[in-house]
Amino acid sequence: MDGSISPKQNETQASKRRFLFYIHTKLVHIRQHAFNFGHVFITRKVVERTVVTVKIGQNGGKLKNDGPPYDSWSWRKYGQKPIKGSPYPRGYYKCSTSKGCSAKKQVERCKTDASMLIITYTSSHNHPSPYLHNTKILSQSPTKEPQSDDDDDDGDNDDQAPTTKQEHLPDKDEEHFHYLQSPLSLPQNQEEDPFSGNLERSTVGLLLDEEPVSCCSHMKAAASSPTPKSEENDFFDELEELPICSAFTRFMRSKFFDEGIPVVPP
DNA sequence: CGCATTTGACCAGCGC
DNA sequence: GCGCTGGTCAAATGCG
Repeated sequence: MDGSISPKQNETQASKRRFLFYIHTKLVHIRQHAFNFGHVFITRKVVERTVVTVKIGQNGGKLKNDGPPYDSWSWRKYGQKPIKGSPYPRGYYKCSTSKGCSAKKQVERCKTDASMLIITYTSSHNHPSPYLHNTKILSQSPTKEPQSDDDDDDGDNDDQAPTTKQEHLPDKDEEHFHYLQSPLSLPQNQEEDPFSGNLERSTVGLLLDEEPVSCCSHMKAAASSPTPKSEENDFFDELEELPICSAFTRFMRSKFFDEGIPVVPP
């Protein structure tokens, strides 16, 4: 039975998928954030929201309950509703990592591409990421975090890396935290370990080419009304013309690439 | 047995 | 004001 996959292989694949998810999410997250900054989006009330599209790979649908891929938070499903115009229901999740946490997320499939998940994060965590917590415990660097990596895309360390904010803040400050639960919170460190192999790189290129945005064309259409339907890529190019550009850039530089996206409480 | 998920009911916001 | 839709609640059910 060649079809049978050993647990190890299975785990590896799961890890790859996870990593794939991370990279993709990260890229898309950036774009979506730009998107959200430039336009006001799909929401009834004025609440802080972060929309993330996630490609769930070939086995799109193997995920339990169509739930979102793994992220560092633990979520508890509290509802599901069919969405008009979409063949797929939307799942509603609350953060169960911390009891009093009001963070929520909505998970639905892209109606035009079932392999894409649209995850909408609302509200914010009032506690640090469990993943970071674990990482902190596990790594426990004597002096300071090996932040040097920060590697990724940004490399904006130059400024006193607010990244460490979470880790340096005393516990009693936790109540002042307003994490915008970005799935990015998980992989910051993880991306170092999982597998820095070639697969991911090629995957990144692949994903970039795939333009997850396409799946969210309806979102684009909803927000940026005058966008016909031709230039999907142009959409994000337009961002450069947005007036929020500088603020957004600063935001990106200072916070966004870090796992926690601080949000000013209303 | 405890916890998470499912699912129908209820409530609130929004458009007509 | 009414109806539609999205979001949340809570009881029932399933699973480990």
